[in-house]
Amino acid sequence: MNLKQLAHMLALSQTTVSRALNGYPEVNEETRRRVMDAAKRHGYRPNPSARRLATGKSGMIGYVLPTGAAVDIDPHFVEFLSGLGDYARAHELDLVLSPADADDQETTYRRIVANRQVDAVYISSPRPVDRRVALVNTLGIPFIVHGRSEGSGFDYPYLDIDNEGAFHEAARLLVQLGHRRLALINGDDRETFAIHRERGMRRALAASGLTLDDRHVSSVVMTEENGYRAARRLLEQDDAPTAIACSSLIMALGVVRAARDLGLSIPGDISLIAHDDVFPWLKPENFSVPLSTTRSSIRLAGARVAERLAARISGLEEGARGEVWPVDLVVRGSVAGAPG
Amino acid sequence: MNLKQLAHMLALSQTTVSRALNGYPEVNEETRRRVMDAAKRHGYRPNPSARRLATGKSGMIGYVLPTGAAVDIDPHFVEFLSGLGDYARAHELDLVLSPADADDQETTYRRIVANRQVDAVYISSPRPVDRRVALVNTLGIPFIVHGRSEGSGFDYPYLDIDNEGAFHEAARLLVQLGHRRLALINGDDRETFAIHRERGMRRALAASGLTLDDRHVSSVVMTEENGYRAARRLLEQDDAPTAIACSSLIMALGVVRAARDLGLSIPGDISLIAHDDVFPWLKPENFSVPLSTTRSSIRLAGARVAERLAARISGLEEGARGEVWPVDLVVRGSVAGAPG
DNA sequence: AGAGTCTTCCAAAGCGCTTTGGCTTTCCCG
DNA sequence: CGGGAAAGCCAAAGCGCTTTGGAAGACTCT
Repeated sequence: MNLKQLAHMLALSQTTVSRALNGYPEVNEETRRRVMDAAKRHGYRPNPSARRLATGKSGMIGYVLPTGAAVDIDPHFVEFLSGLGDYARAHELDLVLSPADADDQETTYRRIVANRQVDAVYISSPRPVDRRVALVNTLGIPFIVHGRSEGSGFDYPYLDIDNEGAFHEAARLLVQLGHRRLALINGDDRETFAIHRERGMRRALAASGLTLDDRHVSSVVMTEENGYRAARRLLEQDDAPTAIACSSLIMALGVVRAARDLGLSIPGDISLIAHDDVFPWLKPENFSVPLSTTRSSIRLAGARVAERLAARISGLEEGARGEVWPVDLVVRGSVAGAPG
Repeated sequence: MNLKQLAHMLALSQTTVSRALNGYPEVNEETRRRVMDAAKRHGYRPNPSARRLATGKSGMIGYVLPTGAAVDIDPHFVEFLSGLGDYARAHELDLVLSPADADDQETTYRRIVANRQVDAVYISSPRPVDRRVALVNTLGIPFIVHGRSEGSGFDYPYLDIDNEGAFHEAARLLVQLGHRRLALINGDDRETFAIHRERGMRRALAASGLTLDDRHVSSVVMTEENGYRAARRLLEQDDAPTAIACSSLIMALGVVRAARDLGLSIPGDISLIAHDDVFPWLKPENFSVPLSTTRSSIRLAGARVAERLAARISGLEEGARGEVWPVDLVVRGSVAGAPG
C-alpha cells in the first residue's frame, strides 16, 4: 500500500493525503480525519527510502564506531546504548553504527553526512580540541557530545557529568580522613574526563596544601589487568599512597586483587574510591569490601543524549547548550581514616 | 556531483555511466575506464538514498535490540560488535540497531523488513523454537542466527560454538580429577546455549554413572551478584558440590567472592571452570587463582557473522548452512583433585 | 456587484538513482 | 552482398514520497 493507492482509494490527490498525514495546516480537519483513518485501517506506512530521497531526512541517528584489531570497544558503551535505546524505541528512532578505522574517522563522518544517512550524530569519549567535534560542527549536522572537548575556541552542545567535582569531593573526603598521600588510577589521559578527574583531585589537595605526586598517577586503558598493575606499582613504592581513587569499577577489581596479593587490607591499609557508571552486572556494594564510589548512571546519560538529539533534529533545541550532571559520592566500607 | 552532471560532463547518458560504474557488461571497456576515471577525479559517490529507492538495497545490516527499563544489554554484545565492526568497516557496511520492546520484537522485525531498511539481519541469544527465527525466515530477508534455535522443524543458517562439547569436556575433566558432586551456574536456561551446556555436563556425568543434582543447577542472569548468590546457595548445602562450572567470567567473579566469604579455597576445597568469551577487560588468567576456562572468542564470531551476512546479501552463500566452532578447554590453577 | 482574501485541494516537478526496451552501428558468415 | 547477431549506447519510465505553484470555490468587505 503506497501513497498513490491510498490517495486513489480516497479520491484525493497524493498531495492532500501526504499533507493530511504530516499535519500540514492547509487541509480540512474533516478530510484529515478521513485520511488518517483510512491510513490506519490499511496499515499504510510511508516508504522511508522515498521519504528520505525527497526530504533528505532519514529518521536515524548515527554513531561512528572506532574499530580495528587493536581497538577495544569500551563496555561502558553497551550501557550507554541501553539508555539510548530506551528513548529511541519510544520514538521509532533507529541508530546506525558506522564502523571506522580508529585512526581515520573523518572519512566516515564526511561520508555519513554527505550521504545524509543520519539526521544527527553523537560523539563520545572526546578529547581536548577534539577534531571530530570541530568536524561535525563545520559539517553542519546536528550533534551532541557526550563528554566535553576543551580549548577548541567554539561552543557546542554537550552532556557531561561533573567529573572534576566528583573527584574533588572524593579527594576531599580522603583528606578529611587524614590521608596525605593520595593516588589516582585514571583512564586514558588524552580524554577530557580523565583530565577533569585529575584536575578535581589536584584542586582538593591543593586546598589543604597537599599535592598529587606524579609517581602517584597512572593513566591506562581501563581493564582489570591494568588496574592491578597500576596498583601494584603504586603500592610497592617506598612512599606508597594510603588512598587510591580509581576511574572505573573494572580497574577497581584489579586494585582489590593487588592489595590482597600484597597483604594489604582495605580500608585498613588503603582506602579506595572508584567511579561507578552503574553497570547492572557489577555493583560496588558487592565488592569483598563494599566500594565507595562516585556514581553517575551512564544509561540515563544515553537516554538524555537521545532525547536531546531528537529535539535538535526537530528544531526544538538549538545553540550550544551544555549540560553538566552532578555526581553522587556514595560512601561505603572501602574508605577509612589514614593508617598510623 | 550527481549522476546527471557526471553524465553530462562525459557526454554520455546516465544509463551508460551508471552501468559503467556498476560493472555491467554492455559497456565498452574504454568507455568504462573514462567513466571510472572521471568519477574518481570528481569524487562522485552515488547517493545512497536514491540508489536505495531504486533498488531496494540499503547496504546495511540490521539488529533488533531488545530494550526496556528492566532489560539489560549483555556486555558480551559489545565484544561481538567489535568483531562485526572489524569486518563491516572493511566493506563499508553499516549496522543499524533498531530498539524494540523486548516483549514485542515482531513489530520491529516486520517494520525493518517492510521498509527495506536493511539487507540482512542477525539474531542473537536464540531460544529453542525461537519465534524471531521463524519470523525472519518467513519474512524472507537474509539472516544468520548467532547461536542455535531448536525444534522449530525447519533449517536455517547459523553460527554457534560447541557449548555442549565444551561443558562436556569441562565436566569430564572434573570427573577425572575425582569430583563426584558437580554444580552448574548457568545463564538463562530459556536460551539454547544454556540448555546445551547443561546437556553437555549431564552427558559427561552420565558416562561415569553420575548425575547432576537439580539442586546443584542454577539458572540466572549473568551478573556478578547472581554468581555470588548462586555459589553461596550451592556451597551452603549439606551435600555441597566440590566443583563448579560457570557460564560466564562475570559470574565467576561472584563465585570466587562467595568461596572467599565462606572460607573455602580454590582449588583446595572447590574447583572452578568458567566459560570465557574473551573480554579484553577481564581475563581469566588474572583471577586471584588463575581460572580454568572453556574459551571461545565472541569477537571472532562477530566478524564471521558479518562476513557470512555479506556473503548472503551478495548471493554467495545460500541455504541453511550451520557452522559450529569448537571450544578450547584451557586448564589453569582453579581446578584440582577432589578434596578428601 | 466586484475585488480581495481565505480555505481547500490538485497537477506536476522534483529527489538521484536503476533498469527496461530499443535503436544504431559494427561485425561475421554464408 | 545481404541478413542476423552482437556490441554499445540512449531515452524514458519507474521507485514513492514531498513540495511548489497554482486554481477553484467560499467568504468578507466596501
